[in-house]
Amino acid sequence: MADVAEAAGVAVSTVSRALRGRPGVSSAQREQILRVADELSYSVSASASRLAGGRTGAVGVLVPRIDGWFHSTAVAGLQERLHEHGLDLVLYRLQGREERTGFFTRRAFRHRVDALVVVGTTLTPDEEELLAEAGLPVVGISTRPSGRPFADVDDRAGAAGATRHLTNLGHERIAILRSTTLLGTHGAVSHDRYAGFCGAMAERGLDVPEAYVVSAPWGLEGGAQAMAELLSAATPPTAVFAESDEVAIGALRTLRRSNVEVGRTMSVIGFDDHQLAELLDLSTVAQPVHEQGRTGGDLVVEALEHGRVAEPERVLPTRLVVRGTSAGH
Amino acid sequence: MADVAEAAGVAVSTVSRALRGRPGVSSAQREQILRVADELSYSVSASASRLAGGRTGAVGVLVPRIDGWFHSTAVAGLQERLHEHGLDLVLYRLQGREERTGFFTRRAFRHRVDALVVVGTTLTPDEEELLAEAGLPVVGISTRPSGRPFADVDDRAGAAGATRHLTNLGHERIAILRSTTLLGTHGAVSHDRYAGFCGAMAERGLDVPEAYVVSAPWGLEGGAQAMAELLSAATPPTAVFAESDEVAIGALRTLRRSNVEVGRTMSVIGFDDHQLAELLDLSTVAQPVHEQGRTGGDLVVEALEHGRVAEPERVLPTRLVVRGTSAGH
DNA sequence: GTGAAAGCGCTAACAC
DNA sequence: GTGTTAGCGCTTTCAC
Repeated sequence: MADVAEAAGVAVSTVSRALRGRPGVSSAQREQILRVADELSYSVSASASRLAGGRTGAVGVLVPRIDGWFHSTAVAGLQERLHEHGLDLVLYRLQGREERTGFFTRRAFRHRVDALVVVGTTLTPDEEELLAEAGLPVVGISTRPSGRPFADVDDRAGAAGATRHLTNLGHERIAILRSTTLLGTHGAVSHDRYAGFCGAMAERGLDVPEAYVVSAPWGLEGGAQAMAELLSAATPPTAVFAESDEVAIGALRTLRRSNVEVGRTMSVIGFDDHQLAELLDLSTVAQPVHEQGRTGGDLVVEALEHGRVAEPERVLPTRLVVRGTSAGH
Repeated sequence: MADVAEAAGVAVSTVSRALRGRPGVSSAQREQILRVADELSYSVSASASRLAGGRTGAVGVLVPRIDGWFHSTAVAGLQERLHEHGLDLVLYRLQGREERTGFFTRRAFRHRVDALVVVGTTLTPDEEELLAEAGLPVVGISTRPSGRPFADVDDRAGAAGATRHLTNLGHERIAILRSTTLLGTHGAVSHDRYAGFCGAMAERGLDVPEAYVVSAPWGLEGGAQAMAELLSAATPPTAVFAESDEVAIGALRTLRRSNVEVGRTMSVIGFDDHQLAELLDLSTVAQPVHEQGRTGGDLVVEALEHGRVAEPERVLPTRLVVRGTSAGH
């Protein structure tokens, strides 16, 4: 910065003001300084800036995992927006109980990022409190940290829509495949989708016997296994709502191997509109993942620039996508 | 740090030494200091540390995209190792020509990370030179920056293996589906796999007519389209080697829709062992993606800790996975 | 509108 | 083995 100041014939403080867009610099100076800085391909040191009370220009992203369709797509959308605003993205993975507590108690992120974005995992009250102490803006993507801005979909409504689609087709014996997280519990998303399912069933006065609610670890294998369990029931269902497409795809595999005709003997609907859903002709509830990421980016940028967010609760629409795996009964 | 020093009754320099594991502190002191720091849940300011000539404790990761199976899986493996060594991961996306040049000329990463990892994209000589000027350690994952350590597979050998598998099954008319990147060119991986294919064909004295070499944009759609082109050839091939599984899966879709019996009329083999390959019973060449990420992490850690890497060229093995889509002719 | 100067929290000499 | 101290490159009062 000293170099730029010298080249522009001004003091470093003026350069700092110009580069940060602060008032107190004549527009002629400002323009010239920006030009010089560009010629010297100069960029401020994030460390020094942060140390002196400024910004790091980076946002921390908390994900339970980065491989996997949902999280990587959301992060891609987020990254897009952050990049547009010159913000770097620091990736923090929160996997397993210890990694999480370590992260929140150590709070090493305080000195590294200006804000945090939580993607697709529910924070415990303890975790939320520790974050609050750090005093950073926090934004949720596909999760709703209490009192914080978020970008999400209405899982409950989406699940209800999927269920109504099945009941409208004449199905009455409908099962639900629920998923557990790495910690062996049901996440908030699982609860919401389950609630939506139950609500829509109740609307029609349809019963949900215990045997029709199957939980298995999230993923293809879990879905395959859960479906096998359903097929061995005394009276198998005629339709299945899977909490997510990956689970639904696992279920489809079991059905195919069992020679059950999908779309005739058994209807299946998922949730997400995973890239594969189209390929496998799977009916599903589409949610805009990339856009949730982008919207989350908007929220952070707004929080960082204005200190507050005008419209902090962004609920994006889901969309029923009817394909070949769901049909009349 | 001053707080810790006071609480431990020592000078800040001693605390600094203890925390960074440097010599010059009695082990009793060191232990006590670490305990105190832990009690105060203290963590060093990365910014201040960096500014004073230390490390940022972060590694920059350059990916052309983060959604998509390969890159997110490799990043997950890398992240795992970095985390084990207390290193943060800063994600830089390099998409499109301008974004790339901007990144390399601006060099904002200099003040933010201690090293860079390039994942799955080939650097131009210009880019490599700009990186060299920055003076940071650079490591490649699934790419081989000149003169830098890397973790990769032998694409050529893998492709040759896949091709030999087909020729061993009796196929003689074998086509290859090549992919272009977002920039419309063939990447290094594409060239290597093509070379491996040609080599294996030449070994058997088999001809590769021009019509049997089809290029299309990378991805499912590209594969579908390329396969359609092949099917409309005067004499269609009896087997196809697709440069990647995603392309192969696109090809499978076209074959299914055209009622071509896969594994009988037409054999297909891919490359990668994508999660879906198993589901779709696709023969392929498996490459250890997660492990390439982890190995890349090892390389960075070694470069950062010892200044140099003992064994800088890590070529991990590929493995032929024969499934239902490839069969005798 | 602009410049000078005091730190921000650390590391790395350098003394002891 | 330990303490003292001079910066690292910025931002931000505070004078002018």
